[in-house]
Amino acid sequence: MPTMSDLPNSSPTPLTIGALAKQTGVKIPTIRYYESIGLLPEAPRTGSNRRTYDSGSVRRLRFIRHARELGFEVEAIRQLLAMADDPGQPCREADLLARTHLAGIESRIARLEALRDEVRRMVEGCAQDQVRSCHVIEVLADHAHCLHDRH
Amino acid sequence: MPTMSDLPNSSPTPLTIGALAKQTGVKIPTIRYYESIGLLPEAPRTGSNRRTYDSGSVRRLRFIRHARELGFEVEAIRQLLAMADDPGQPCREADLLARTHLAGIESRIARLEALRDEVRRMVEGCAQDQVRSCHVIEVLADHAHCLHDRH
DNA sequence: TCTTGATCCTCCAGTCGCTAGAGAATTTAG
DNA sequence: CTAAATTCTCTAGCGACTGGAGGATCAAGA
Repeated sequence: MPTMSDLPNSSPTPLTIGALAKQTGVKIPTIRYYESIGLLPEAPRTGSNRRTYDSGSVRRLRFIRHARELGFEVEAIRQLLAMADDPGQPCREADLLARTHLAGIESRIARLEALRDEVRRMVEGCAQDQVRSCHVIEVLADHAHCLHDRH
Repeated sequence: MPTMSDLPNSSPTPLTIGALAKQTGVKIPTIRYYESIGLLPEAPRTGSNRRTYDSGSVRRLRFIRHARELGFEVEAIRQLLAMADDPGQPCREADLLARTHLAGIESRIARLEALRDEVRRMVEGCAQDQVRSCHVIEVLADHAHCLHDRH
């Protein structure tokens, strides 16, 4: 089974923050921000005080980015990272975290769908005439026009 | 056709900010915030400097609240309010605003659904064993596990 | 070698839409 | 009359970044 150390560049040049940003799609100030809140460890510095990274940084930052894209909050990611760093532990916590998150996503979808129906109704009812007879304004002005009242 | 002035209390007591908050479901600091950013006009004050409101304020604030609940940004609401205040104008702008908003909602739903599928896959694949074999961590660590790559 | 432009550093302020607290004044209920 | 509730202003904080100022350093071409 091949590992990193089998590959040609077994001691690769450390990455600059800009290179890391390019490889992960995370902006430079955001990387520094993640370090400042402790999501990323403090990067080792060069003689001239520049941050250096390696392929481990790329993996960790991709993990963070992916989790953020999936809608996880930073606090949740902090917990997930701690679990990922400790692979011998039972994963019930990670599972629970993800399940809780899933429930949140589902309720967001439901609310957005109710919202979409309402805005759609609003738009389709518009007579394109005058504001006086415009459903958009009317619906916004009076909640009684709505199909749902739980938004 | 009955109007306001036909009703018994034709000169109703002005509302306090607390009463307005209760009638609209908008919190007091939020009402003051809306005034500070110009969504609500500056409320007339009593001799002791307290804000006073009337039924028009209730309508306007409900309009704002409803639009916020529908996901409109404050800037959009500002435009919608300006249009609602000018009912003789053609409503193409309001319509366009709402249509743009609808498109935004629809794309948010689509992205959330992709996300939901992915988190669901993550959760369902979890062997409840160890982090080492946990799909939750695995999927987060490697985007290649994902069905979609456009989230 | 010099110079130019790209990249990096730190620190601070701003974004959005609120939300909460301090501390003072006033109103209302018992 | 007193005590509790409400209101006022002002300020700061939330989450998750994002951007700019002002300065240091690096890499590449003439």
